[in-house]
Amino acid sequence: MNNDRNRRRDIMNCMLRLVVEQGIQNTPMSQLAKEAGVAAGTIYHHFPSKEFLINELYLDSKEAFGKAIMVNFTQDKSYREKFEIVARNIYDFYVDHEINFLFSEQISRSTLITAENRRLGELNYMPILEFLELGIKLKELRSMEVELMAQLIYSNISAALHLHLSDCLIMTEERLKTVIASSWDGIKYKL
Amino acid sequence: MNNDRNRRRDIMNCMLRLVVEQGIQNTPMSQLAKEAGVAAGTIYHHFPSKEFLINELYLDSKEAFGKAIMVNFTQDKSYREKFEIVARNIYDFYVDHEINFLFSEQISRSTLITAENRRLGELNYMPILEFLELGIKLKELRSMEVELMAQLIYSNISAALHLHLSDCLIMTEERLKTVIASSWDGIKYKL
Amino acid sequence: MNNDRNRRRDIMNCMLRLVVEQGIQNTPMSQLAKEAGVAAGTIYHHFPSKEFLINELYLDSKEAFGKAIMVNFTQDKSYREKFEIVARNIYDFYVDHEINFLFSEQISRSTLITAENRRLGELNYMPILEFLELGIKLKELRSMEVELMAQLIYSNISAALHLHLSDCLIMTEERLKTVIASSWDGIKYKL
Amino acid sequence: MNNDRNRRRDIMNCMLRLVVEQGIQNTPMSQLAKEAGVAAGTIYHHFPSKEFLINELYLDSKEAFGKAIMVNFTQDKSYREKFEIVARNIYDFYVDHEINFLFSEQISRSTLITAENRRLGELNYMPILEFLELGIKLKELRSMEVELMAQLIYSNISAALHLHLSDCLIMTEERLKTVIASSWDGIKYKL
DNA sequence: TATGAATGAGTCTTCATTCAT
DNA sequence: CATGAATGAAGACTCATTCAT
Repeated sequence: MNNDRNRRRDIMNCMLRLVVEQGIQNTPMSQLAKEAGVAAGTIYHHFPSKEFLINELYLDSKEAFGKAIMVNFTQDKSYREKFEIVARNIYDFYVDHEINFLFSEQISRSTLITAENRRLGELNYMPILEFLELGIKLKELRSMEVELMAQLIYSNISAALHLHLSDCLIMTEERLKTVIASSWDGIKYKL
Repeated sequence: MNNDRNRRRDIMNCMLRLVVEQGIQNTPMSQLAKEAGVAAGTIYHHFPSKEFLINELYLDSKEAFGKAIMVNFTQDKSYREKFEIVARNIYDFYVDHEINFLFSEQISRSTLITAENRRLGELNYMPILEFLELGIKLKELRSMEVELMAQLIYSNISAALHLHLSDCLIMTEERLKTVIASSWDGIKYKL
Repeated sequence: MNNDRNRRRDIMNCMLRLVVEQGIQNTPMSQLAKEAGVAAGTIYHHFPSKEFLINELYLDSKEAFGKAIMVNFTQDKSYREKFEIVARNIYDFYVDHEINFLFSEQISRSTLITAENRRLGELNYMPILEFLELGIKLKELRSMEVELMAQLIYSNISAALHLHLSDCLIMTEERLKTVIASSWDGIKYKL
Repeated sequence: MNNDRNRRRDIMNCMLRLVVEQGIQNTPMSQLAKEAGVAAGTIYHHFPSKEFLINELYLDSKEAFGKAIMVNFTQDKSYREKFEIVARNIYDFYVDHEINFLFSEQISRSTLITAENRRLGELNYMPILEFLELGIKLKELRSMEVELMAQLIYSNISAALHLHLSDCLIMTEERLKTVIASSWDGIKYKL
């Protein structure tokens, strides 16, 4: 039923918001029920447990990330330009979906996500890893484990995002350019 | 009483370990009492609440970090060399104090730490910020907000630390050098 | 509708099995619905409540017992022989309908069965009670309240059945003969 | 602390009564707390779970049974007389401790009791089993598995107890004598 | 009649904190 | 100061039953 999927989505969206605002442990299912406008039991009609619900949120978030990451990716660009596109995709996606970013940060080292789901979620990173491998092969990037390299890139963008979200500093186009350039300089091939 | 301070320290050390092993929410005060070998009430003689205890742990951890960061820092080195020393200090401190690293990661975005304590904790970063400001002034580093730059550096080292702690990849001296070099290349002054 | 009675029977049979396997309290109506292949609401078209359904099962089980008890009962036998036939009928019925036996044991002291239904169910014991009364009158059996005597006989057969169902002891023909003989010796008329 | 054991006992006694009156599943821990005059958490200070509490009740009940069973057992009696003493001990114990009897009946086939505890509980039957083995060896009792024989004896006494507890029939001394005689006749050695 | 999503009171259990000793 | 039994509010989850479709 169409209504069914909507109800499920409503619950997920509401939980996502609450988890980001309050943390998983500070979000009781009773509150979720109230704010989603359903009975407590209804949640359990759609998700067998709180843990399962969080896992669904995780998979959802990774999938959305994966879809957003490689857009605007055309071959008629230099590797450096493509790198910038990917980096901006990541940044833009999370700026547009702050809630996903904050959720990801919170869930990233959580033991609540099952090993299997974590594996599934990380499949969405594949296109990036392949792009980096290609870069190394083309001698555009320095030789390094692509997982480590991906971490370095992500952590730089993440740092920018945190500053964007905090009120300390406005992330102007210029600053973003600096961060991306800094990231590129950190991994590019040196003669 | 000397015994008194020891008791306090024992409780803190035990809590630090438990929090890292299990998470804050999965560490009941009753377990802390048992593993620290004291009665539940005793903990409350030393700390008015669980939250306060966590805040003490936070301040402690930041202070230790601050103390470790600028050791081996002699003036008879180039700026680049000093940068490497600082980066290695951070890395080494957390390798030697994994528990502090994991605690920091867990607590970093937690709402349990009061705004005031967070401010106090971050004072320990001052020497680094000043070192970076100097670098910009000396045209060793590119012009950038030092808070952002510090984030970039820390996030790179953190990425290395996570790989070190995970079993995926062994953090050889070479890989660490690569990370530090990558970090330096990302922020150094370009003509 | 014929289909209707079948549906009702399917639900009852399924519930009987589940109750014996898991206990009444551990058998949710939702599980019954799933395993019987009907919707939850459908069950409530046939039975106003779980309690009512259990009561129907009880009456059913007692009726089946009553029908089985006096088969093969021909007058051209001695009283002792007829006693053995009845005892074997009880034993055989429950060996063939283990599920009924286990259900009876579980339900026997339950407060779920209404007083009225319990009375109705026990009407099925009448033929046995009459047979025992006849035995006393004929000086084949010692003088005793027939309800007490029926309990003694049943409890002996029940003991045999439990041993048969457990894996401790195989109920050979010989052991069964011993139990029936023991039961008879316990109630037969003494000079 | 003395108070401690009392509190524990109070909770156990209260639970025993409630379980017998209402059944295990119909006795919520919240009701136990209220009727025992303690907070819900207090119960869990003494027993890790409802299941554990029930297991304790079981062990307690079996132990009390075991202690009561062989009293007044002097060697200057015939085997038949000793048999009567044991049978009366069982009957008297349960008449004096109706609550234990009803609890035993309810718990006897329950899956809540752990295998280990069931084994421990049944150790209390040992003196009876040994007494029966002796009887067989002395050719006082017919040859039969002692476990089966014990079941037969117990089930007869149990039948008497149920009639005693029900309002159908008053268990006079004469009727009890009949039951015991009936039981004896059922197992005694036949030439 | 059949369906099955929705309900919400009720269940067991946890745990930060208190306080009499 | 130390103890640890006691508290009770709050949490995750269950399930008999209803009712709109």
